[in-house]
Amino acid sequence: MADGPTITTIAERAGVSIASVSRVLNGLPTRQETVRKVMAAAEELGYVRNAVARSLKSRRTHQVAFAMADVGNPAYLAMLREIQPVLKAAGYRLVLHSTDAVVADEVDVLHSLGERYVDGLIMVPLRVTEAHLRTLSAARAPVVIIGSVPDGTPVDNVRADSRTGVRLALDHLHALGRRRIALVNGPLDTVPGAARGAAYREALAGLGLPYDESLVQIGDFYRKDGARAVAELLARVPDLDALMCANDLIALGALDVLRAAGKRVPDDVAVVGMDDTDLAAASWPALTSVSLGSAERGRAAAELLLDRFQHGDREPRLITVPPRLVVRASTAGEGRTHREGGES
Amino acid sequence: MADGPTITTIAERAGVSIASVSRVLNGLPTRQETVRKVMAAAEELGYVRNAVARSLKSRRTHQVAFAMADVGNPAYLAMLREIQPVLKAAGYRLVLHSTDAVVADEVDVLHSLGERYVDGLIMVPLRVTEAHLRTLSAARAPVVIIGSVPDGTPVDNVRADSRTGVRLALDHLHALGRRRIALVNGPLDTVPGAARGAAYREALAGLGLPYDESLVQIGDFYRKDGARAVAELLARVPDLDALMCANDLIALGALDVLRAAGKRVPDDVAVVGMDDTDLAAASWPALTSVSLGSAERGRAAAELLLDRFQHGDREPRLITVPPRLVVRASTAGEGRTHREGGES
DNA sequence: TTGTAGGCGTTATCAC
DNA sequence: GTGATAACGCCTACAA
Repeated sequence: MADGPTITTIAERAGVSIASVSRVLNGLPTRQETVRKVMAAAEELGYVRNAVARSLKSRRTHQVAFAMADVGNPAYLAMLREIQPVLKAAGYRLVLHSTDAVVADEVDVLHSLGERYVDGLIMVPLRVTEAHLRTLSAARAPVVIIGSVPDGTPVDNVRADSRTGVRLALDHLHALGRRRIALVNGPLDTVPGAARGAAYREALAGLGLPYDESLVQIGDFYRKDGARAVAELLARVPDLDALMCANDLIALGALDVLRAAGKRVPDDVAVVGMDDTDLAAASWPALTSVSLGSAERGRAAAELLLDRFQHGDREPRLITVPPRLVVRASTAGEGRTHREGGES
Repeated sequence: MADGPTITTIAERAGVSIASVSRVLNGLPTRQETVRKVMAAAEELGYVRNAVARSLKSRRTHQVAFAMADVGNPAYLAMLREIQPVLKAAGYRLVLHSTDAVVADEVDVLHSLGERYVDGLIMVPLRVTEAHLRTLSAARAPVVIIGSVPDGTPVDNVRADSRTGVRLALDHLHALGRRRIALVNGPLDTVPGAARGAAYREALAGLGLPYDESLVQIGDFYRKDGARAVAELLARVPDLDALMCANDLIALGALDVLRAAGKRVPDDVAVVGMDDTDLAAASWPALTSVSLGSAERGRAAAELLLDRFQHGDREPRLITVPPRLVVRASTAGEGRTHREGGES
C-alpha cells in the first residue's frame, strides 16, 4: 500500500512540469506528445486524483449530506433510495447522518456545514425548533428541508400534504360506511403528529362527522406504541369501526391487537396506515395506506439542492408533493377478509 | 452566507499569529491570555475548522465508506444501522455507496479509494470476481469485506455461516415431522446463493434425507421471484410440506402463493425465511427466519476497520458470525394457525 | 504550448 | 510561549 503518486511524481516520470500534468488531466489544450507522455506515466503509476487537495483548491467537495432521524424508518429509507441515485448521477457522493431525532444532533449537523466537508445538505427534522431556524439562517452551505418550516423561512422546502392525505383516507372509510373512525397518532409536538392531528379533525368536519375526543389516542410512532394505543381505544370505545393510523408501524401494532381481540379486519374494523412503506404490502391483511410520496419528496429535495448549486441566488422554493391512497385488503374486503382467533 | 472565517481571520482579529491560533484550537500549551483572545475572536466570528484543509494536511478524512448493492435490502440496512453509530462514536462520517450489485461499480468504489476521500471502506459484494481481488490487492486504503472471499485473501473479512444457519432450519423442520422440504434459492453465482445451495444439500444429508432435485427451485432474491418459484414447485410437487427460502423476501412471495393455493401455513406447509428482517415479524403469519446476524456483521466490520486504523500492519482477521433460528408462527403453530381462501 | 509561482486553510517545525 | 515559514496536492494566472 505504498504512498500514492501525485502530479509531482508523474511530472518527474514524464519529464514535464506539474502544470502540464494538471492540464492533461483536466483536458486542457496540450501538445499531443505531452499528452501521451503524461497519460503513459499516469497509467504506469496507477495515478488517481486526490479528492481532498482538489476540494481545497476548488472549494467544492462533490459530497452532499443527508440527515434524518433513523435509517430504520422506512419512510426515510424511501427518501434515501431516491436521493442516492440522483446525486450519484450528478457526480455527488452521499454522506449519511442519523440524528435519532435529537435536536442537538440536528443542530450540530447544520453547524458542521461550516467544516465544508459537503457542498450541501438535505435534512428531515422531526421537530423544527427555534434553534433549528437560527442555525439554519447562519448555515454555511445550501440546505433543503423535507418537512414543514414556518412560512417565510428562507430555505428550499419540500412538504408532504398530510391534510389531503388524511382526507383521502377518511373519505374512503366514510364511503365504506364507517362512522366511528378513530385516530391513532404520534406525539403532537412533532411535525407529522401535529399535522395529522389537525388534518383528522378537519376531514371529519368535511364529512359532517362530530369530533369525538375519546376516539383519539396518542402514543409514539412505533409498532408497540400502536398496539398499546389501540388496546386502550378498544377498551374505551368497543364499537369503533375504523382506525386511521399516523404511520404504518402504528397500523401493524393495531393489527396485532385487533387480531388478539378477535376483531375481523376489515369486516369489524377497517385499518388505514400512512407512508405506504414496504411493510404495508408485507403485512396480512395487506394494509391500505396513505402514501405521502416519500420517494418523490426525496427526489424533489435532491433536485432542488442540485439546482441550488447552479443558481446560488435564486428565491427559495417550496414543493408540495401530493398524497395518494393505496387501497389494500385492510379496508377493501374483496372477500379476502382476514380473521383470527376468538369464537371459531 | 458570507465566506467563512479562517485561522488567518482570527489571527488578525486576536492580534496573534496563525500558529498561535492553531495551537489554541488544538489545545496545545499556550499562555492564558492568548487562549482567551483567540477563543473570543473565534466565538465572535463563528469560526469552524475547515475539514478539507485539515484532511489535506493530516492525510486523514475521518470518513469511512460503506458499499452495498442496495439500501432497500433489509439485510444491508441492518448492517448500516449498526455501522453508523459505531463510526459516529469514533468520530467518523459515513459515505454511502449503492452499487446495484454491478461488478464494475464495485470495482470503481475500490479504485476510488485512491482519491483519498475516505480513510477506509466496508464492502458487501454480492459476487467476488477476479477483478475484485485484483483491485482489492491494490487498494489505497484499508478495506473490510462482509461476505466470503477466497481463503488467503489478505483482507479483513466478516462472514455469515449460512451452512449452520440452513442446518438449524432444517433440523427444526425435521423435528416438526417435515420430510419433503423444498429449497427456494437465489442465483447460484452469487455468494449467498451458492452457500445456501450447498448448505441445504449438506443439511439434508445430515438428517438422512435424500437430495431430490425436483425440490429445488431457483429464482432471484425478490418477492415476485419467490412467488413464481413456489408456484412452480407446487405444480411439480403438490405434497411438499416445508419451504426453506433463501431470504425473507422470497418467503413473503411463498406465503402469497400458498395463501392463494389454499394451503395452510404452517399446518400444510411450513415456511422458513432467512436474514430475519423486519418483514419477517411484520408478515402474517409471522415468519420463522434464520438470522445470519446482519447487525452483528455490520458491527464487527466497523470495529475491524477502526482497529485497522490503529494497527495498520496487523494480520488480516476473519470473523464468522454465528446464525440463530428465530421461530415464529410460520413453522410453530401454537394454535395461531393461519388459513385463507379455498374450501370454506 | 510550457514552466514558475502563488494560494486554498491547516498543521508542525523551526528559530527567537 | 510565540511567530515566521514550509509543507499537504492540486489548480491557474502569468510569464516565457
